[in-house]
Amino acid sequence: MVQKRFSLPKSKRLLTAPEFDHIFSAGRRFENKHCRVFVTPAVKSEGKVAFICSKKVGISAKRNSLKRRLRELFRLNQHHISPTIDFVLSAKQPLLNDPFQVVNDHFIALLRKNKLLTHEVATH
RNA sequence: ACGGUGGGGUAGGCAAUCGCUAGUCCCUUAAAAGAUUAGAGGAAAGUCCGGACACCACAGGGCAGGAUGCCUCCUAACAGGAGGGCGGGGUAACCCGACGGCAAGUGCAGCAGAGAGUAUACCGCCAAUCUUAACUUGUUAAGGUCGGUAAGGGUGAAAGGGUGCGGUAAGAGCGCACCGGGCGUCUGGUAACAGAGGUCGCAAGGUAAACCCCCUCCGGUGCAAGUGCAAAUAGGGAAUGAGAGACGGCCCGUCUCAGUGAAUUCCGGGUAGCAUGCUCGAGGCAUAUCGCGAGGUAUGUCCUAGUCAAAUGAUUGCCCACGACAGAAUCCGGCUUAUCGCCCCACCGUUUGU
RNA sequence: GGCGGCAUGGCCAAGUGGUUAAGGCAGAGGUUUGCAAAACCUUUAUCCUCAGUUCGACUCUGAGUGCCGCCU
Repeated sequence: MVQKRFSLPKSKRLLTAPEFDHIFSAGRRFENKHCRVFVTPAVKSEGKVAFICSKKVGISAKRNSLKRRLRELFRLNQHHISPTIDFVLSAKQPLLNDPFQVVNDHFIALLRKNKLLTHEVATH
């Protein structure tokens, strides 16, 4: 088995305001209990990703924690996802306390439904 | 042993895998990759005070506005801290206190109550006097008039010192003793203040977290401050001084703009963005020394986060006390608020034993 | 991150420390009417929370909670 890398450095992150404006206005949108996803075909060859959180969820420490969990979720699944798509993942309240395995299964199911997986992944 | 008081410390640990940010090394044109080191708190929080720092304003002084408020000291400074005084609470260890002035002036006090501020006479008590009645024939009782009174009752949150004795028609600091209070003197203390003896019959009560007065202090804005580089777009200035653009494969040609300045170059300002400010500091630790203490001084030693759609995480296993409040954003000194627990030291009370 | 403001019935709100906290809209009940509308009457308050000052606090002071705005 080939050892895959799970690195997610800042160069793969979506950071500037115009990119956010583009994906919010032109992108497709779907959601589940844990997060809301915006997608659009990548402007450049390589896809980028961003993690955001509404102020309604809570104070800054709570929001940062949610974004960390989202990033971990994306990082561990990044090889199953189409590489030429820009993502914005918006975190929701239940993500904070649910076990990681459950969140992961929900996320995979959501991607499968929207045909964003490169190949089939087994879920629990 | 149980209950309590004060102070200090700690804030799950270990291992594995996959990651994130920064520094250094290696390699390289440069990156990437690799190696290695470091990586949230006691409150990082609230932004309640005080500073540093930066920019703006500013001769000096005053007014206005704001803040502090027993005294002395510590400190860069403070509304913080230390020690002391006074008052209050607790059996005690100990804890709490916005604790200057109402005798500078102005204001406020609903309802109740006679009276709420140069105090007051409703009930009551008492003298004088008038009328009536009784008989004990100069006293008693009832009522009226005009005075005295602040003892008693009643109102209120609050009624112009308290207790006792004398005194009086009844009373009253009216007089006296003790307590409390004012004033000045002496003694102790740096001072707040305490003590002693003297003197004044007591002097317009409460409220300043009412306006205000007094004492001391304060210029404003906050790192999103400020500084540098700088795409784009619109407009400005300077120099040169006649062409520029569209149609078209090209020339001619036609149209549009142009000496009321085209076009080019430069300058200045400057948005997005980038960099800087940015972490070595009133710094930590150890020892010595001065001080009751907060702290000061000297010597040695250490370098310990620096992000910006915002780094410290995720998963798994084992152990136990079963993990609370909570996440740096310019930096320090405090205060306040939140917090599952655990450990250490000193002291107090009760009970029992020696 | 920094700076500033607000909180009074279901809604909009007034309120000098002092009687039972004004007023409007809405709701409920009643009067009136042949039935309605309009009108009139009645009804509804932990003054965001906890302390303190005061005889007495919506009001003054401190601490906390929630909401809103500005600086980019």
